[in-house]
Amino acid sequence: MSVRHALLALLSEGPKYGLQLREEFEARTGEVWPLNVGQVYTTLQRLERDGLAESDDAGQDGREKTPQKAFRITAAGHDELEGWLRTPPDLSAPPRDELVMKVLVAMRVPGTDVHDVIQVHRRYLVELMQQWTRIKEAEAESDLSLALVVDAELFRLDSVIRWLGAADGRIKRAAAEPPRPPSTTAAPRAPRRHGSRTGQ
Amino acid sequence: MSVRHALLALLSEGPKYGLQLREEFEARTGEVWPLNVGQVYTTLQRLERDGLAESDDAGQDGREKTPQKAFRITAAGHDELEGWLRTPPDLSAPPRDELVMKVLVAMRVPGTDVHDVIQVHRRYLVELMQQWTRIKEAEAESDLSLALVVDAELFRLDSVIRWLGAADGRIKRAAAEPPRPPSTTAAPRAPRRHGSRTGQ
DNA sequence: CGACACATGTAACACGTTACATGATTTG
DNA sequence: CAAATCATGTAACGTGTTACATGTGTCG
Repeated sequence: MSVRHALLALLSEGPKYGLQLREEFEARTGEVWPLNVGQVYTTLQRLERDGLAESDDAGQDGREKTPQKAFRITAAGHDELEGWLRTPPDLSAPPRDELVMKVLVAMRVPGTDVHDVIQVHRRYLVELMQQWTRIKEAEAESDLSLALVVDAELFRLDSVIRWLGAADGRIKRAAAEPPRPPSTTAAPRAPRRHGSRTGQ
Repeated sequence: MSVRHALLALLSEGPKYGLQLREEFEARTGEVWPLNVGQVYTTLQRLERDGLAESDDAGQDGREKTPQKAFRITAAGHDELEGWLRTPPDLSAPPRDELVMKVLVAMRVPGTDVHDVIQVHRRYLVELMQQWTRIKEAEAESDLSLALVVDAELFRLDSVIRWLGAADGRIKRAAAEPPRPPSTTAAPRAPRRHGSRTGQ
C-alpha cells in the first residue's frame, strides 16, 4: 500500500514515466529503499485501472519517437493522496513483528535457550545501528531525505534493542517466579472475540 | 515468512491440527495478533510440500470419526526452525516504513503542510500508546506473552513519536537554512549502485 | 430435526520479489 | 554494425487478506 501512494505523490508534481518514477522514488529515500522496476509498471497499471492516474495511452498512430509512456494524476488521484497523507495507519492492526515472534516462539521450543537467541539478535542489531550511524555521519547532513530515513531506522533499532533488554529481564523474572497455574482470577474464558476484531 | 515458522514452532511441541494451531498462535500472542484460519491451512500445505511437516494424510479408508488432520514436524522442519530462530532479519533490507514515506512525500506534495501531517499522526500515535498502556496495566501482569507483545508495541510507538519530533525539527531547520544547490562537494554522482544492492 | 459450533478447505485478490522477454536509442 | 543502455512490460512465485463452500458432530 505504500509504493502505490508514493508513486501517486510523485505524479502529483507532474507527468512522469516508469523508470523516471523509480529513480525519483529512490532519490527521495536517499537511495536506501530500492524499488524494483517491475513493481512500478504493475502499480501504474493498477492506478490507471482504479482511475487515480491516466496515461497518454499509446501515442496516436505512428511517429512516437520516444517509447516513454507518461502518466498523469487524476482528480480522484489527488483526493486519494490527500486522504492517505492524513490517515494514520490502520488502528487495530498491530503489525506482526518477526523478531517478537522469534522470542515468543523461542520461549517454548524444547531445545532452545531464549537468552541465547536474544543475545544473538542484540549483537546483530547493535552492529546494524553502528553501520547506520556511520552512514548518517558520512552522507546525511547534505541530504534531508536520507537524514530522515536514517533517523527513522536508528530510532527503530534503538527501540528494538531496548525491547530485547526488557524482554530478557521479564523472561528471567517470570522463570524465577511462581509459574502460576492459568487463570488465578477465574476469568470466564473470554468468549472468543475474534470475528469482530477482524473488521474495523 | 513469520507465520510459517511460528506454526513450525508450535508443531515442534507435538502434533497439532489446523484450528488448534490458530488458537495456540493467538494464545501465545496474547490474542493481539489475530490469525485467519485460511492462512493456517495454506501454510500447512506449503510446509508439507517443502518437507518440513507431515500429516497423517487421509485416515486410512473409513471409520475416521474426527475430521481433525494432525500435522507433525519433520527432522528437516526442526533444522529449519533452529536456523530461523538464530538468523537475524535480513541485513540490507531496511523495511519501507509507511509513516516515514508519508512524511517524505508530504514534504514535496504541492498543496500540503508537512507539519500538519506530522501533528495529525503524532496525536494519533500518542492516543494509541495510551490505549496499549491501559491494556498493559489491565491484563499484562498475568500473561507473559501479552506483556512482551505490548511492550514491543509501546517501545515501537515511542520511537515513532520521537522520530516525528526529530523529523519536524529537521524539516523546519532545513527550510530556514540555505536550500543549497545540489552537490556542494562536487560528488562524482555515484554510479548507480542498485544492481548489487538487490542481491544478497 | 434444525441450529450452531467445529473443522477443513478453496477462490479471488493485493502487494512484493525475481527473472526473463522485447523494443528503441545511443555510441564505439 | 554491434553492444550497451534506456524503457516497457510479463510470468511465476510467496505471503497475506477476505469470503465462500462443505462436511461433521452436538445439543436443545
